[in-house]
Amino acid sequence: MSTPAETSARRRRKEARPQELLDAALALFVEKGFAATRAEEVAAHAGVSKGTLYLYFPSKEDLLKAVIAHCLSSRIADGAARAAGFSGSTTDLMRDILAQWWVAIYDSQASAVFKLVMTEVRNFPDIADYYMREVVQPATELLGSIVKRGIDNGEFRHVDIDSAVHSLVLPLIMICIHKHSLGACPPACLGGTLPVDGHAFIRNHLDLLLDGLRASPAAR
Amino acid sequence: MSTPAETSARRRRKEARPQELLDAALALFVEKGFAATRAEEVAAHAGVSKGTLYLYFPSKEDLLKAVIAHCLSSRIADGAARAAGFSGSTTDLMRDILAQWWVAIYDSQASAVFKLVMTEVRNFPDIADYYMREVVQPATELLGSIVKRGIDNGEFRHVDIDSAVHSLVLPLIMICIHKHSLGACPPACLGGTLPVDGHAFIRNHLDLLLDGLRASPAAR
Amino acid sequence: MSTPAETSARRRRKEARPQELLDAALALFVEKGFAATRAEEVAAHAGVSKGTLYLYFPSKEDLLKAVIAHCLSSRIADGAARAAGFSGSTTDLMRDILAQWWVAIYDSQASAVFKLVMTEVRNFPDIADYYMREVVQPATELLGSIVKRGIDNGEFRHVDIDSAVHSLVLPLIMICIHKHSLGACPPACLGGTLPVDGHAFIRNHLDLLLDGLRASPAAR
Amino acid sequence: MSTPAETSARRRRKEARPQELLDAALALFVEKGFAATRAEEVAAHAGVSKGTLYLYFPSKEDLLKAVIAHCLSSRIADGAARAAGFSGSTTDLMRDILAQWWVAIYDSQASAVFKLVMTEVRNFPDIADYYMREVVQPATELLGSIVKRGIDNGEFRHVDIDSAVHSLVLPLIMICIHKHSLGACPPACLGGTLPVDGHAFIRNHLDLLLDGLRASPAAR
DNA sequence: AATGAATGAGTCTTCATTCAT
DNA sequence: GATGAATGAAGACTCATTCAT
Repeated sequence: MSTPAETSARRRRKEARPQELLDAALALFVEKGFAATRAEEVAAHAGVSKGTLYLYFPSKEDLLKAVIAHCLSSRIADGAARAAGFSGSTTDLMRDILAQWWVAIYDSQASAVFKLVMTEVRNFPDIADYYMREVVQPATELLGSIVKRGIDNGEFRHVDIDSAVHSLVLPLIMICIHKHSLGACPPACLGGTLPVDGHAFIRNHLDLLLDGLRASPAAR
Repeated sequence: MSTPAETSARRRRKEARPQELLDAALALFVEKGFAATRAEEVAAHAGVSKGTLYLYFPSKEDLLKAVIAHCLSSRIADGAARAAGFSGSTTDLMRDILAQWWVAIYDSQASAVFKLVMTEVRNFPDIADYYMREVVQPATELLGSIVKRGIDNGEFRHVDIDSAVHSLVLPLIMICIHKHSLGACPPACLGGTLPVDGHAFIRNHLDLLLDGLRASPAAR
Repeated sequence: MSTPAETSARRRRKEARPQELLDAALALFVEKGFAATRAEEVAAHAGVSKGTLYLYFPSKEDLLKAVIAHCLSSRIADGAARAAGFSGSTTDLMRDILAQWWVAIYDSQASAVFKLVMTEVRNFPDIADYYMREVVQPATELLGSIVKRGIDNGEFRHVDIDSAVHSLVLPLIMICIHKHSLGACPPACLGGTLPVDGHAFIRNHLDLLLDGLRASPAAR
Repeated sequence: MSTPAETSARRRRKEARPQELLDAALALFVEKGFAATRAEEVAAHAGVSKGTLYLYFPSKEDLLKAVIAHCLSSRIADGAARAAGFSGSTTDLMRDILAQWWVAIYDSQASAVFKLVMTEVRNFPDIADYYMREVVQPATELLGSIVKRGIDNGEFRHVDIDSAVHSLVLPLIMICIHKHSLGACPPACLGGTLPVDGHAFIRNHLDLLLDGLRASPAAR
């Protein structure tokens, strides 16, 4: 009963739509905030009309949740897999995992979700649950286990594991958030200050932190 | 209609109003976001009527700017003064300055402004300018100068100054933001995860970082 | 693309379409009201797609008019014919005509049109014209002429003809309307009240009314 | 804290508003149907702006329910009271009760509710419950008890009580509904037909029906 | 012929802001 | 000064209708 000729451009359009809308929504929600973004703007950004948006997402709020869920389909499992099969020093492992994560995140749209989550969790509590389960917990466990490996095999000092994980990770998250808030303001507003180069920073940051973690004062 | 006796309590009330409104506004803007907060809610939170809010602030947007400006009346000058007269080791100075800053910020409402600024800068660019000038630049300069002092006097390694400052400060800012986003969600949403104790963290964080900065491999 | 064999089933399908759509439309318009019924619902109810509906009816409003026109293709002519050739008592004639009319209407979909007309005339005045011409006038004339015959031949008292017709007919119409409003609500809503049995009622009603009309107090 | 001077015109306005809005809503809902009436029209009809309507009723649906509830604050108790203290013949009692009810209803706005209820019950089932409890049941009981009194004291024949009540009442309800549907169409649409005079009708109707009920074939 | 994706005019509803009291 | 009733612009969402396939 369904025309087989419908296979062409029309269908391809239809299948691409949700993604195009999610992309537009992410960009705008991160730029202006969820409440301050008009549904019609999202639609226009994706090149469709208001009505079409509602063909794919039942409400603006559902669109928000879809945006977040879509971006968070965990990249962390990859890291865990890498870690499991890693045979070098723990310092190298940590550097590898974080650098890897960074290149996957920082330059992509994914860096935006952190701001979005920070901004909107309190209005939409199911986001909190989802984010904790899909991101915070796996990430904390993965990095914590690496720190622990370092301590156990004598590479790292006996530091508090959770604090060390935070010292390692929070600046990276913060830089992602920054990129989409102050960092995205027109330079004119910023009084000609440092644009914060994420790639340069992460190298220095890891050097500093892994040095702080190192156990033996000898080899330097 | 105006009593001459309106001197005491009533006047005190009147003079306290702007502050009460600012407090209410900060709390609500941080909780729900600027766009999602109704002017009437702010008024109700401060115990006055909608109309009264507009007696003190010409518009909701002006209220936002006043909230931010008020919270940012720089505490950083204090730090600079302390630093200028400090005679101990640079490690101690850094620890002193950051710990001091932390106690002034973390437990107070001031911790909320960071989230508010992150969230709203892109909609209100004059906030960016103000924040850069009043907060980012002075803080960066102060901390940068301390790191430089450490490098110059041989206490610290030859690290990149800006990166070191970021590694030191960004986790602290991030924890402030977290406190008002995920950290403020009802525990039920969080799946029983770590509530992040800011005071414990800062100690561990400074230990780790200052250790990473230390120049001589000897004394430990 | 068109098979020569599309003769039988498919064609029958195609020819039945308008009727299926009219049936679906009647049911839904009566249930929810014209304005509150979505064109797509009507189509779905008839087992076709939105677009197909518009192949047969140029607009939702035209569909409404078609529904009403279709249901009103006067059954009253039948009654007039019966009446013309009737040779028994006027009481029996009246009972015959109304009972006949009742069995044709009450259990069929036709009972629904009355509600539909009542509900929508004021929004679509051409319906009024049509309904008056096709239903009200013929029916009034037919029944009025029967009452007159009864009066003229001494069977009935000298009552006001129009009033008598109304006393006879309005309860029947009202019961049809009721069947599609309160009478169609889930029993839970109705607090366990009488479901109003139309067939029992019409018998009692005619007994009562024809008794009231009867002229001679004698024969009972 | 509330200005006592607010007692004047302003307050009187505020207290009258709900009633003005209910009146406007009744008129429009009955004329065009609930779904086809725009909230703004109701407001305009009551001489206020869209926003003001929502100051008094939380939604259009609540407005509908308020309209119906307000019109149905039962006038039937009055009838029951009259009936209780009545000492004349049952025929006179019935005539008295129905005529009384008729003058209270037919010329007033109250006649409109019947159409509104008929039209909207199926979309808003709580209306059904309310209407059955507040109107149908009390009225049926009152009139049923009068018919029973007539049968018991030998004035009326042994008719089916419920059917008799329906024969008596349904034409009256139907005329109310008619008044607000076909009866309200511009005469041009009606092809110059009888405008149905309610007051003339009820007299004839009661004569006819009470005659049909009368027991003794003697006195006439 | 039939479909259903796309459109955008039209509605309900909210909320910043004003102003008479 | 303080209030809160009133406003109306703005935004979420629906649905009749069109048209490419």
